[in-house]
Amino acid sequence: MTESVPDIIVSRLPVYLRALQRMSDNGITTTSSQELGEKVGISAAQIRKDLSQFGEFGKQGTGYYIPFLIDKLRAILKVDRIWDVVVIGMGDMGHAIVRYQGFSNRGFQVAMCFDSDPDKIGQQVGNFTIRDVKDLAKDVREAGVKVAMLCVPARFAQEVTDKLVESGVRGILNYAPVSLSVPESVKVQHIDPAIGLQRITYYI
Amino acid sequence: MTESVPDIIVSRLPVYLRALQRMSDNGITTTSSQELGEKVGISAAQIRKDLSQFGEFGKQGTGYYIPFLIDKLRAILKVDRIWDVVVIGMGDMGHAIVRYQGFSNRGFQVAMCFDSDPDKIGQQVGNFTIRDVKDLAKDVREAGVKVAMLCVPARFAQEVTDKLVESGVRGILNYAPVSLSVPESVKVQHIDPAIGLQRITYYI
DNA sequence: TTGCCTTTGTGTCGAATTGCACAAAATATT
DNA sequence: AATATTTTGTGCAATTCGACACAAAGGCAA
Repeated sequence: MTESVPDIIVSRLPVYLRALQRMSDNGITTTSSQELGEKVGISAAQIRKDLSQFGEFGKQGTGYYIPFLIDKLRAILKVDRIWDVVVIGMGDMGHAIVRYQGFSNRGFQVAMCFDSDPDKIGQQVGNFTIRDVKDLAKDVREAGVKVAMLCVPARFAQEVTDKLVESGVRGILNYAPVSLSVPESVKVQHIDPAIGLQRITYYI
Repeated sequence: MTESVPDIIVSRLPVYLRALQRMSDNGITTTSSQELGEKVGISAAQIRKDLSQFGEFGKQGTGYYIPFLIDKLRAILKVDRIWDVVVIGMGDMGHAIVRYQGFSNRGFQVAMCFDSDPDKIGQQVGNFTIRDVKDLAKDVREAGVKVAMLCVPARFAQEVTDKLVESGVRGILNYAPVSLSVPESVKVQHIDPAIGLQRITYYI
C-alpha cells in the first residue's frame, strides 16, 4: 500500500526526471544527489528524502545509476507509457502545442484537437484535422482520452472544462488565464505566462 | 522597511489579481475573502493573511473594494506600469507569445524578438521584425529591458541566459525544458508543459 | 440608539516541510 | 587486509506554513 506522498514532493519529481534524461542523453550513466541537486537547484538532502519516499534507488558510495532511476521515476509518474492528449482551442497557442515535438519522449502525444470556429474546423494542423468542439464529448469518451490541454479564451474555459470532466478526462493542463472549478478527482495544472512574469517583477 | 515576504505568498498574489480583474471586468465592485477564495481555490483565512502582509486593504463587515485592492496588488507586484519584454527564439512558441494579446493589461508588452536562424532574421512577426541574436546583448542593454521570455531549444538555453544576465536582464520566463543557472539577483520562472502533464498523471 | 449580522486582521497552535548530521554501506587505495 | 573516501537513507531538530477561532469594526434594521 502506497503512503500518500505530499504534492510538493510529487511536483519535484518531473524536474529530477527531466535533468536525468538530459544527463542520460549526454552519455552520463551515474550521478549523486549532490550533482543532481546542483543541476536543478535543490539541496542534495531534499532530493534524497524525496526519492526515499518511493524506495531505495541509490547505492552508498556510488550514487544513482541514471538509467535505473529514470525507469523508476517514469513508473512513479506513470510516464512509462504514452498518454493520448486532447487539445482544445486552435489559436496560436493550440497550434504551437499540436506541432510541438517534445512530448513523445516524455510520455505524451497529441491525439486530436478541437475548435469552435467554423473557419478552422476541418483545417489541418500538423498531422491533425481540427474537429468541431460539438463532438468533443463524444470523441473524447470514445477514444478514452484522460488528459487535456486547454487553450481556449478565458470566457469559454469553464464550460469546456465541464464537458471534459463529463467525458472522463482526469487531468487538465490549463493555458486559459482563469482558475477552473473541477471535482476532486480531476487534477488541474495552470500555465499562465503573465502570472509567471508577475511573480518575477515583484523581486525586481 | 518591508519585512521579507515568503515566496509562496508572493506566488499567490498574481492569482488573486487575475481573479479580481476578472470580477472587475464583470462589473463587480466588492468581494470578500470567502468569495475570492472560492474562485481561486484557496481558503479565506489564507487570503486574508496573505494580504495582511502588505497592509489592511479590507473593511470589516464589507470585505474588499475591488478597484482599490487591484491597485494595491498591482503596485506590490510592480505591474502598475508596463514592462518591456524581450522574446528569444521564434519557433512556434515564440510566435504565439509575440502575437499574444493578453499581456498588455497585465503589465507587459513585447518590445523586441530574436532568433539565430538566418532565414528568420528580418522576417515580420506581428508588429515586430525578428532581429539577429548576435545583437541581443547590445539591443537589450541599450533598451534597458529587464524581463525576457526564453523560447529557444534546450541546448541553447543556458548560453542565451548568460547573455541575457550579462545584458542586465533581471527576470526570465523560461519555456525551454531545462533548468537554468543564474545569479541570485536574477529570478527565473519555468513553463514546461511536459512537467505540468507529469504532475497530473501521477494522480491518475 | 440598540442589537444583530457580516467580515476583517491576527494570535495561537498543530501540521507540514526543510535542514542537519551521522551510521551504514559500498568502493577505492595502499 | 586494513584504511580512507564517498555517498546514501533517515532520525531529529528547526523552521515554515496553514487552519482555526475570535475580538474588533463596520453596516443595517428597527
